[in-house]
Amino acid sequence: MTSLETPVLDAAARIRASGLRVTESRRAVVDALGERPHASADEIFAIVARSVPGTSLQSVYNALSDFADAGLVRRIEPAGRPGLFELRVADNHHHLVCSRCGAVEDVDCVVGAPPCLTPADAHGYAVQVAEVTFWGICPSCAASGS
Amino acid sequence: MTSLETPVLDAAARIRASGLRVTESRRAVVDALGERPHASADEIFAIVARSVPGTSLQSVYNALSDFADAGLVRRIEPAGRPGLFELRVADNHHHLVCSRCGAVEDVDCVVGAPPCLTPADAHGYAVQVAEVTFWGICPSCAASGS
DNA sequence: TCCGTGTTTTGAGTCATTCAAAACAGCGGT
DNA sequence: ACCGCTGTTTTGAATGACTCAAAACACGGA
Repeated sequence: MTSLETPVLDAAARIRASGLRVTESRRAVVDALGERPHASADEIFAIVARSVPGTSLQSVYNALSDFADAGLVRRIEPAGRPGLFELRVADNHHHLVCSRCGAVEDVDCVVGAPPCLTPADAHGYAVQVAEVTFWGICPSCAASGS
Repeated sequence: MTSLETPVLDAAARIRASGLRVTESRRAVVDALGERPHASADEIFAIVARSVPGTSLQSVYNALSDFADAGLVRRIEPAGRPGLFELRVADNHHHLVCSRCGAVEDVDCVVGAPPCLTPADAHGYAVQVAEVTFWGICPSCAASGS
């Protein structure tokens, strides 16, 4: 598989590798996430609908939930926003969210392996991951509004 | 009303200090949060309804939202769960959530002042806070289910 | 090509939350 | 102590994000 420039094949391969059947809409969902690395189900549906006219929002939800179960996508949920999906699952990275416009950027984890942080007092919990969300104002919001 | 230990007075004072009118239901909301430090609007309503029979869920939402605006309570929203409210607002602390039962514990921030962490690459954002959520299995869930 | 099981479609339902207008009640002033 | 202004609560409806379920459909192994 040397074709680094055919995302369609890549998407199909990834889906199949997860033990899921390859369908037009699933391929389109993966491609949409390639295009928009942090998209909501609605946004993905809007993109998918352009190339797969007969599709439904429900299919997108189905696909995303199957993908998440299979470890093919990761779901994040910044407070007060709909859930967002991303293809970057292999590493333990964090997110930077604009508290004004909701823009999302990836932030590399300096530690790497989860949990990258451990609480001072774990209260007896078996801690698996530390989810870090940085909130701030993005450059374009800083430039426009005060 | 001679008791120095009645949380009711304390609640009233706190509400008034935030520039808000003191009402029976608002006092009851603050008291409920004293009783349950990480409660959803629904849970708070259930507690409040015991002492203030005529109240409504909407009033609880109103009160919580006014309190949050006034900085009297903090709202957190662990992914996949309804919003939770807490009275502990003065310090920058984090949360430990049981991924099985949803139990929440406070975790002291080792740094103190927000943002306690800064991203390696801030992408030009003016970062204000770093929200850290630790996910794990609480002792009682670990004891029961595998 | 055919069949079985996984996937999509369609349509309805749920939960948490918000919006809006009218009735009500703190509390500062008189 | 009362009044009235304005903030608060009530009531009822509406929204957004998401889930559930059953029937139609299609991928891909035989």
